[in-house]
Amino acid sequence: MSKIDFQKELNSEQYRAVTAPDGPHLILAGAGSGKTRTLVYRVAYLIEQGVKPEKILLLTFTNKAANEMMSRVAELLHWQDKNKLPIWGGTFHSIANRLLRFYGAKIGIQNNFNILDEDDAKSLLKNIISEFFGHLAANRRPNASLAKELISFSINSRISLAEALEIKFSEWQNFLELFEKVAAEYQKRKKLSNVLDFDDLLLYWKILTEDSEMQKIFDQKWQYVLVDEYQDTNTLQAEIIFNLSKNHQNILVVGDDAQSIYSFRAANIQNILDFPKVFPRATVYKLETNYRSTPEILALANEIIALNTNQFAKNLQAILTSYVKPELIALENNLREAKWIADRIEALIAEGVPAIEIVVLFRASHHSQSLEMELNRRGIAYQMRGGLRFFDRAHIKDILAWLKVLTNTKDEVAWARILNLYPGIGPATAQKIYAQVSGLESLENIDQVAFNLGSKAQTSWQQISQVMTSLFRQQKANPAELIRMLIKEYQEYLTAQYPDYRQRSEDLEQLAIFSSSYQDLNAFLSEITLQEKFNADDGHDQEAIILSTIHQAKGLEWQAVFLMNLTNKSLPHPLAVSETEQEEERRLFYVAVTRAKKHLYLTYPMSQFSYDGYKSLTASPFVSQLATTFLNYNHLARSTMTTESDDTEYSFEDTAGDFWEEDTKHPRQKIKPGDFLPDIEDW
DNA sequence: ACTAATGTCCTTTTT
DNA sequence: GGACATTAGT
Repeated sequence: MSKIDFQKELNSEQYRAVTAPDGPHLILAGAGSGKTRTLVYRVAYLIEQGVKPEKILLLTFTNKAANEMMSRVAELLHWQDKNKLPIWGGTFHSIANRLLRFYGAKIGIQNNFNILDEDDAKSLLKNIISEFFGHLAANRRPNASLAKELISFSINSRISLAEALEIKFSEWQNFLELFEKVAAEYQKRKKLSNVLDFDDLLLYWKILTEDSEMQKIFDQKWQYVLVDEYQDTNTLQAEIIFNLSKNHQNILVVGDDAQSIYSFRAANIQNILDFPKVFPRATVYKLETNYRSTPEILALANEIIALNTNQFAKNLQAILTSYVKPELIALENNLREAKWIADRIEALIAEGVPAIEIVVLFRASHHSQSLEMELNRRGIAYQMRGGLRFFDRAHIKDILAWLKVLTNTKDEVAWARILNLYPGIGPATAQKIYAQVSGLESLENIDQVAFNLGSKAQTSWQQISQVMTSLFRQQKANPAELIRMLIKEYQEYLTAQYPDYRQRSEDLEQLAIFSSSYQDLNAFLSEITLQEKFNADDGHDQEAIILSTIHQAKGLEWQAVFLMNLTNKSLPHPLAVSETEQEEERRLFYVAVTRAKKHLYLTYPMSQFSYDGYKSLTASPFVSQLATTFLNYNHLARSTMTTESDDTEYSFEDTAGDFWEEDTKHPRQKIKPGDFLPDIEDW
């Protein structure tokens, strides 16, 4: 095995962290400071020091990140087979899933449990809420999302439901007892259904670590624990980490408090701040050299984050040089914003920037709508990240529900989903059927089960039970074969139900293809629920630009970044009202800006048409608070207000003062029309 | 008890 | 513009 020259391949900050001796370590890594590189080299270093790869646990924010890191480590070490580096790597949830399938029996969990995703959890909760809040008119009851958020927050933050209610939804405080009943019933129904939700995966892992016998097993299993994106872990996860490493103390965490953007998922910034208290022997390292962005981009980023009060002091330095400032462009409305971005994208591609190196970022997934239309119109290929996951789409879930029942006969949510697809069966009938079939030991003779049903429902049930029986007989087949069988059954419903059934049919075929790499149905089902994203052509399509939510862009970088729809109505999000929430929104802005290597464009529309009428917009306060020193400001407006028509004439004018908080200390730079703007005639 | 038609409310980020 | 509740009809 050839040795790695750590000293040569790392800077001194990174080198110290990578070659640190055993013991607890905290690495505070600024944006673009080679955080991933440091982690990768640390793992390689440990292995070179003789640590067996299977003794290393690498917890990352996405499974993709873990896979990428592991293959980079394999490459560094000249490992023959990239896929076989036997490090334990993945998200907290996916590792928990693997453990609980194996050790769950110790704490009463059957190894064929199904995983409830967010949607499934909500539909179960919805039923429970209508039972306990039945005395309230339906539109006065708390909705399922609220209840789910409440319960999740209390579990992940390790606080009581009462405290969680006070913090998150104080307006519901009078209903505490009802919420407690709902939470208890939810727990009970999950148990009866033999399902775990995302929170349960963590919670039961935590409970496993408290078992003294398991404690020994875990201490043996992993001698080194590494955690990436530590600023976005929650209290429950921090406790798991603590239990896993309190005996050997070989815990290394990496993070950046300035990039903490998941508090809505109970991420607790205090975890990273308190790490040295929890592990008193901890050494702290700081990575403060930014290798990613031009000094202009970094200056802007530093200026943005400096406006937050609650943070570690940082001094992020650039090493690259450049003379190009990021640009801020105001467009008349969202359609023109989309056109401007599309023009600029075409120009960048013409200049030789690879499409895959271009990203458009936005706060909420639906913000991309007008841009998507424009890109489609021009035939510019794009990949969408964020928003609805492939596996969350209704038709995909309909097919998967059958497979879930096949692996776990008791899954209430999956049964309800299947039953409600058929004519004559509504909620009441579905309940009745579930009550019977959930008691069955096996699906083998399910077609013998008879009910007293209406004639439509009767026919439907016969159909369902026949499909179930044939599924059961084929259950050893490859998941792909089962899925193709179900697609045939589902086709009629699909065609009748959805105008875009052709697209959806293709999705289902994609699902079948994807599943063919799995032999084990349980593994297939849990992995797709825990996989952050699935994109059929993810990574293959070099010709496509990327559209992404800011959250999904975390940890990534591109040559050119567009940050669109930076309006007063979208950043900060109007629902983020408290000071801490506002600061998190500003960190989101910071994360977005620091994704850019070379080109950065901030755009916002000054007006928007939508279903609730015409809205006049201004720049995001986060933008207008900035001194303009680091930005080129351009205000592209129409000279006269008229209705939509493409032959209207436009003029460029610098009327920034109308929208800008006057800042006499930092006079704005004048930009000549045409300096970099698209040809207005073409509009 | 189910279904289709009509009315009303909300509108974020995701393992 | 879409999810969800209510209402009226089968």
